[in-house]
Amino acid sequence: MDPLTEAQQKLMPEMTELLKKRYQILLTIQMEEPIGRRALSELAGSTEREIRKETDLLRNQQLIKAKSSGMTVSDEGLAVLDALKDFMRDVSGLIAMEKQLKSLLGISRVLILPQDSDDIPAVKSNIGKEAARLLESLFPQHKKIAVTGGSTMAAISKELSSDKKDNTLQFIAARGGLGEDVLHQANTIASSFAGKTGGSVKTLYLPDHLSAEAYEMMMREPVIKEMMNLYDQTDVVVHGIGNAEEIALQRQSSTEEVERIRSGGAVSEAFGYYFDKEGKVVYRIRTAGIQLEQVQKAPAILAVAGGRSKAKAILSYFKNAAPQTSLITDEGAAHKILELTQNREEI
Amino acid sequence: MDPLTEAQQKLMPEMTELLKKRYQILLTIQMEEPIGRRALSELAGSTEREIRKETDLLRNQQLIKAKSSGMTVSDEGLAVLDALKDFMRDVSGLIAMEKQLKSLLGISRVLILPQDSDDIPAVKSNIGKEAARLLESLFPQHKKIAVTGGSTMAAISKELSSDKKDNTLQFIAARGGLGEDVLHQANTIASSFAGKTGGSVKTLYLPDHLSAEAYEMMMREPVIKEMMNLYDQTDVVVHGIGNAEEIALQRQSSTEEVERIRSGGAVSEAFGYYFDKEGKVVYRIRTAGIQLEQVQKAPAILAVAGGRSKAKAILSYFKNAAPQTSLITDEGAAHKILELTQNREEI
DNA sequence: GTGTTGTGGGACAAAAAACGTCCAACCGGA
DNA sequence: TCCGGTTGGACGTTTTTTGTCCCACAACAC
Repeated sequence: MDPLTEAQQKLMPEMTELLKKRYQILLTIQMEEPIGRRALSELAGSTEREIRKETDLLRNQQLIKAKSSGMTVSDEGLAVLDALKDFMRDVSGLIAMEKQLKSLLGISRVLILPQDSDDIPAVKSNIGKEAARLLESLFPQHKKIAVTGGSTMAAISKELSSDKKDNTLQFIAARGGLGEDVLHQANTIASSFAGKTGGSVKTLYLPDHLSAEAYEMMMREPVIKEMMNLYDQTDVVVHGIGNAEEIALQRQSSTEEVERIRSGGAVSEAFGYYFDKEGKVVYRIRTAGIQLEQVQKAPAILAVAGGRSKAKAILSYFKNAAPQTSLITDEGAAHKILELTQNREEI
Repeated sequence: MDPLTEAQQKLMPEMTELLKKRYQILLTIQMEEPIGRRALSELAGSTEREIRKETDLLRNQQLIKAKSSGMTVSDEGLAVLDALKDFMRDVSGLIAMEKQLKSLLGISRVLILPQDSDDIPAVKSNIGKEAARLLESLFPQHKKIAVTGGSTMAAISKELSSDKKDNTLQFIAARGGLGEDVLHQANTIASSFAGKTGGSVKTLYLPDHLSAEAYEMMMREPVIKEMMNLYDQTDVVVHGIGNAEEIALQRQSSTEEVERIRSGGAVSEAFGYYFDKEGKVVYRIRTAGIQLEQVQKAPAILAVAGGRSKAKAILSYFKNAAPQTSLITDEGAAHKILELTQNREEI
C-alpha cells in the first residue's frame, strides 16, 4: 500500500471506516437511484438516522441530489466514485486479500468487491457489474460463452453494457433445467446475455431430473448432440457457486437425491455438479448440460459467488477447480474463506 | 492536487482539519519533546482536553510515547511526520499559495511552512529547519555566506546539521552591531553557523549607530575595508525581515532616528535598511555592513520571516527585492499577504 | 537529603452532539 | 384522486465530548 496512505491511516484511524461507509452509501445510491432514506437504510444495513446524517453530508458536498422522488448521485458524485474505486479496494485490504486468495486457491485471478452481499443485497449488483466488465473484456478473443443459471448470473446479465453490439458472440445455456425459477434458469440468462450484447443464443429446454432411460434416449437426440458438441468448443464458462443443500432444496430434489447429497458430504454446487469439502464430485444431476471435463478445458472460466454464507461452498469448489478460473466475489466471502483456512492451519 | 486526494476530501471534508490538527500536534511534540499536555496546549493554542483526546489517540497509534517526563515522538511517529510532510503542505493549500506568492512577489522560490509562528512559537524552529536545509543545499556551489542577526536567524543556526563538516565555508557577519541582544546579533549568529558547519567566520564588532565623523574614519580602517571587500564577493545572503518600528525600538534608536523612520513611512527592515511600503529605502543605519547593492548582486539570497504580523513588512521588502531571492515563511504570513493584496486589488 | 515543578492518568459533572422517532408537506404515478 | 413513496423539520432521550479537578509519581534544582 502507498506509504502516504499508510501514514494517513496512522494519524486518522477512523478514516478507513468512515470512508468505507460513505463510499458504500454513495455506491448504493448510484445503484438504486432514485432511492429514499428508509429504503437506503435497509440496503446498507444502517439506521435511518445514520443514513440521514451521511446523506446530509453528501448533499452538502454536492455529491448527491435530493429530489422528491429520492436521492440521486450527481456528476461530481460519479466522478468521486470512480476516482476512489481502486483506492477503496486497497484501503479495505481487498487487494491484499486477493493476493492471499490467489495463492490459496491456486488460481490466477481473484476480484473482491467491497462489503458483504449477505448484508447488503446491492453488493450483488456490484459483483455482477464487475463480472460483466471482466466478461466483456474477453469478448474480442472469446466468442462461445456457456452460462449457467442462478440469481448471481442474473445480476451479471443486468449489468452487461448494451453499447457495442457484437453479433459474432454465441451464448449457450450450460444446462437444460426447468427445475428452478424461470427468471434464473440458464436458458433465460443466456437469452438475456445475448439480448444485451447483440449475440445469438442456444437454449436447451429439458427437465433437470430425468430417469436413466429417458436420459439415455435424450442424449441420442440430434438437438442435444449438437449442444454437447457446442460445449466442447466453449471459450468461456460463466457460472455461479451455490451451497449444496440450498440448491438441492430449491430444486425440489427427490428425497433419494437429497439423501445421496447429504451422505456424500456435498458442500458446493456448480453447473449441476455437487462437490464435497475436498472438491470431489459426489453427485451430479442427470440432465443434458456441460460436463465438468468440458468446463475444465475451457480457456477461460468465471466463477462468481458472493456473501460470507457461500465461503464454504467456494472453498470446496476451488479444491479442484481449473487454474485458469477467475473468481469474482465479495469482501464477506473472502474474509470468511481466509478465516476458515487460518483456523484449519492453526489446528 | 492529486485527484484521488480531492475525491477523498469530497467524501470526508472533516479530514483536512483533523489531519492538520493531529499533524501539528505531533510536529509540536517532536520539536519540544519531552513535553506535557499543559505545555503542549499552550503551544498549540488548544484546550487541555483537546490535546488530551488527540494525544491519547496518538499514543494508541503508537506514534508517541508517554513517559513520566513527558510525551515523546516514537520512531513510527517520526516516519509518519516525514511521510506526510509534503502532503500536508499540499492539502493545506500551501503549494498553491507558494505559486501565488511567487508571481506576486516576482521571485523564483517561495517556501511556506504550516501554521503561524505568531500563534505557535515552535513554528519558528520549523522555518529555521527548512531554511537550514535550503541553505545546506547551496553549500556545494556557494562558499561565502553573509548572515545577519535576529531571532529568525538564530532559529536557522539551531537547525543546521552538524553531520558533514566543510571547512571551505566562510561565514561573514553582515553587520557590526552591538545594539541588540548579543545572542541574536549578526556576529554571534555567524559564529554559530560556522561552528555547526565546520566553516570559518569573519566577524565585525562595531557599534550600530556611529556619528558621521566616526563612520568616515572607520571606513578607512583596513579591517573594515577587508570586510567590505568580502561583502562584494558574497555568494549567499541570509537575512530576516523585521517590522520597521519594532526593530527601531529594539535598537534603542535615538528619537531623531525614530522620527526619520516614522516620517519616511518605513514599514520593513532588513540588514540595516528601512523600506517604506513601496519598497524604497527611507533610512539606513550608519554602520559598517553589507550594502543593498551588494546584497542584490549576490547569486543567492534567502529571506526568512514568519508570522502574520510580518506580512506587511515582507510585502514592503519584496517590492524591490532581487528576483533571485528565496522567501521562507509560514502559513500565517503568506495568508495575510495574499489577503492584503487581494483587498488592494478589489479597491 | 528535600521541596518544587511538571508529568500522565483517573474521575466526574456539565455541556454538546448524536440518535431514534415521529410528523407534516410534498411529489409522482397509478 | 389517492396511495405510496419522498424530504425536511422537530424534539425528547441517550451518548459522547468537554472542562476541570485531583492524585501519585518522577525528575530536577537546591
